[in-house]
Amino acid sequence: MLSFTEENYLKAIYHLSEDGSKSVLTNAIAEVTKTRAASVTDMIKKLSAKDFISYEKYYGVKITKQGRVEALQVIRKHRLWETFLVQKLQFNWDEVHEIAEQLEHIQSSLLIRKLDEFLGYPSTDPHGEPIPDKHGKVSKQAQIELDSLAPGYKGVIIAVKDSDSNLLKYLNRIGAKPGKRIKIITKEEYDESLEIEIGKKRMSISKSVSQNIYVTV
Amino acid sequence: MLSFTEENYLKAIYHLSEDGSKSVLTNAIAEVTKTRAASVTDMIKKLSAKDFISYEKYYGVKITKQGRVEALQVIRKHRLWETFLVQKLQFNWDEVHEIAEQLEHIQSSLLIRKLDEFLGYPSTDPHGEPIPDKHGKVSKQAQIELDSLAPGYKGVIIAVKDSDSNLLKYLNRIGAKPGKRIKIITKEEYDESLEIEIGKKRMSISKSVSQNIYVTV
DNA sequence: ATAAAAATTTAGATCAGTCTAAAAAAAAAT
DNA sequence: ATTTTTTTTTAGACTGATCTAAATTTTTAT
Repeated sequence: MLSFTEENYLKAIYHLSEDGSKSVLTNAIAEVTKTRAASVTDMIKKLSAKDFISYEKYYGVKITKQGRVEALQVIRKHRLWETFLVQKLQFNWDEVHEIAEQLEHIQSSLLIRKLDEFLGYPSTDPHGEPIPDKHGKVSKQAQIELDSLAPGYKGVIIAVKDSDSNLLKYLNRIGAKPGKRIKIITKEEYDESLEIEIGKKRMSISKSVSQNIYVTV
Repeated sequence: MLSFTEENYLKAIYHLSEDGSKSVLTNAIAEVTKTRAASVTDMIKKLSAKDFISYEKYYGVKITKQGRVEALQVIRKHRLWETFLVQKLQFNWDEVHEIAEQLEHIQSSLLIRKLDEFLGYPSTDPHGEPIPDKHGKVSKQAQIELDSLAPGYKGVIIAVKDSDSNLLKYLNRIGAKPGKRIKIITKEEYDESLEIEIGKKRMSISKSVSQNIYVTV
């Protein structure tokens, strides 16, 4: 059984590794877990002793198969709870992240099975992110970061990153929700900001925003 | 903001004090929190420094007004979550206690408001216990412990204690649920066990069971 | 009323998770 | 190819929550 804290580190490592493939550096983990590098080193030792990650001193960590399964269970719980909060309790999609960060650590596999059933086995959360199944399988659509597309492209928003509640409030205000059609009009060279169209509205968004929007073309 | 652990101690003290009135001894707290007396003494100092309890060395603690309000918020959350688990997720009433012990510590007053609304503002939990309102007000029916009644009495079960999941499984099996009619046939002198009738079924229950059943007459 | 028993508190240790500061190693720059 | 900078690790300390063992206080029994 992993502790609350171990689960958080493992989840952070999983996300930073881009779904378990790439290896992750100590400082990067420290940044997203809001701790210091020294603390990360300690936790790395613990998680690698338990075989959730493999670790080469000074060269970062890689998540193991076991670690990936464990991380995906936490992510599954997070996304199911977010779905519950939005669909059943009428939360806005930009209000649920912090609460789901707590709920994701509740221990009961029966609870998650029943919650999944209650929600009608959703395949994505309110931000469009896929919900891993109970075995840790993720059915992922090809999702492209908006900032990597050139002017002229049209697509549909399929997901947004849910890490920052302020970003979500902003996306909500400009109408950038999963399912919406989006078109790139122009791209500024010097700061890579985009002029886009969502519905009938024209607007300009910075690169730090467009990086967090995923589309299909 | 209280920690998970502080909330648990405060809840334990509240319950042991029988709704905040009586004063509570160190060993009793140690027993229900499954810790040692020395640990309890430490926590008592912490909680009394924060003014949730008042403390006289060697003579136990009393909960303050502030402490009672805080404890009742945790109890409110516990009972709302139990109601959710049974009514919405189809859990049996004897399976929900441990999960609610975790859920009761989730921090978000908006969540609890919305959960309450979602459940239709229930007044009691699945075990018949009253759910305190957001101000900590408990609307309590006169509830009498079954073991204090004499043979011949008839009544209706209005609640059972939800602390022990094995007890609940047993009560479930013999049909002792809130709402059921119950009659005391005879009482054994030497062990205070009762012969009772629930529905059309006759059975004998020990004092340790009858203490946990509340009825109205 | 005093001795024995029980309960409570204190003292000191441990564990998990965190930190800062110093040391060591790797990467980047000259 | 050195030197400088950056990153990572180690060493040692702190906090919150826990423990055991010893000391203290209260309660109970004789």
